[in-house]
Amino acid sequence: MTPTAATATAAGPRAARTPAGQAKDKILATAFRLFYAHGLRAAGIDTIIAESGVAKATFYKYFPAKDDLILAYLEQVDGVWTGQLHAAAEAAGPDPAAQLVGLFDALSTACRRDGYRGCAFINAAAESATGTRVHERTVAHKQDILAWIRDLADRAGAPDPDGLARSLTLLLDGGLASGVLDADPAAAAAARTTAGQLVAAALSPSSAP
Amino acid sequence: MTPTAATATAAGPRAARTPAGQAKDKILATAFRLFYAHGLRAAGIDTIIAESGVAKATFYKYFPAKDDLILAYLEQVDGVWTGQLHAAAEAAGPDPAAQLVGLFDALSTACRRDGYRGCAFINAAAESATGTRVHERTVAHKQDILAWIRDLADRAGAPDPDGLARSLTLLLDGGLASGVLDADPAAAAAARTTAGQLVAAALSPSSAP
DNA sequence: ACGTTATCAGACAGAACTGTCTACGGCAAC
DNA sequence: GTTGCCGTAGACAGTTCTGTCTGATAACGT
Repeated sequence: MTPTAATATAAGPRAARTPAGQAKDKILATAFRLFYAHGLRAAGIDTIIAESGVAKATFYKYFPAKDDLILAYLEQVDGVWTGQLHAAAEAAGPDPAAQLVGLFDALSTACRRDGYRGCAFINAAAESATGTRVHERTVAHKQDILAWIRDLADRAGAPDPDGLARSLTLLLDGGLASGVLDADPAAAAAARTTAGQLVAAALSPSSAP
Repeated sequence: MTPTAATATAAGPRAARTPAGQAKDKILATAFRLFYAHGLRAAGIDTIIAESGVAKATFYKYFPAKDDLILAYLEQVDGVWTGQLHAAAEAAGPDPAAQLVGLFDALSTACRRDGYRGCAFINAAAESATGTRVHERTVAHKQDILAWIRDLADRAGAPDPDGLARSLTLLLDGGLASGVLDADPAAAAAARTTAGQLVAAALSPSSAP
């Protein structure tokens, strides 16, 4: 019954203990990095746990299954990316028409970042079957973005806000999707330019006969 | 040493034997279906072998590693999809400008197909690390498409064929990428309409000051 | 008829992955 | 000080995955 029990395998008690409550954050940060860099399936639980520096039991306390971690990851991505889009739009000034074009700056910025690998949601959807929670979360994200852009188009006075929003999201998704192939800033720039054309054409008087 | 050795486990000889030389085709057909439907990692070798109805040894004779099968799959996808794009373009008549718009009919047709799950190449790239053979093959495919569209734009007399081709491929990739989320024919139709706008704008006299 | 070639059947190895469980140590509130 | 709570360490089980190997069997060319 002595502390130095016989069966104990060395029992090294030193471990940079994670402060209470921070374990979850560390796990999420690591998951964000590994899921995005390698994909949902390629990033194994064991690796995430090891690189997080937390114990396995701690991990499973917060995320009972890998799917729960993936969902939390997508939630985080949604917050970050939506924030970047809104910020880019607002940086273009108060005019909704200008914001419709300005939001494409978020794409340029993103594809210049190191380790850029396209849209986390599209990548996630490519790895998840239709109908799963992961897939549904991705669809919901894209619908949110579409609704937001549609609202901007509406406030910009576009005669067909749905159509304009659809065109712009296609362009945005195209830019994001091609990001998984090569992070070409020229593609992002082209997307912005094209968006400018489309917005101008949609708002020009001649488009309303 | 007798033929009816003791250790032999029953040795059931009946099996719908695949005619010589057709095993490879059967494997490829099954791989096409499973890789596209479930993703590269989710589709396991064992499942592909079982559904192909071939023996494991036969499989590994033709495809020494899973990567080889994936590459063959991508090769096949490239042939099919490129063929559909060309066919759709040619169906629009001999005018290159019309072909630039008409090729988007391939997108509409594709997303109406049962089990449509977006672009096999984008999905594959989402699951493969940068620099791998699979990833490189995807990049090459997209470059081929871009070059073909650029050529059409050139022959259509666009003042900036590179820019127009870039815009159109963004649109096409956007339509394909959103296909992994939901196979919405409206998105494909919008892509075609938008392409029409862009082509018209690029070729109108006013665009050349 | 005979030999070569292609295929089938499935056991097996070795690794990786997800998830469970036990045992123990520090920290803070009471 | 004692009592919980939160954390660490890591063994373990059960599955799945890729890839290898053996041996038997059908088809085909000569």
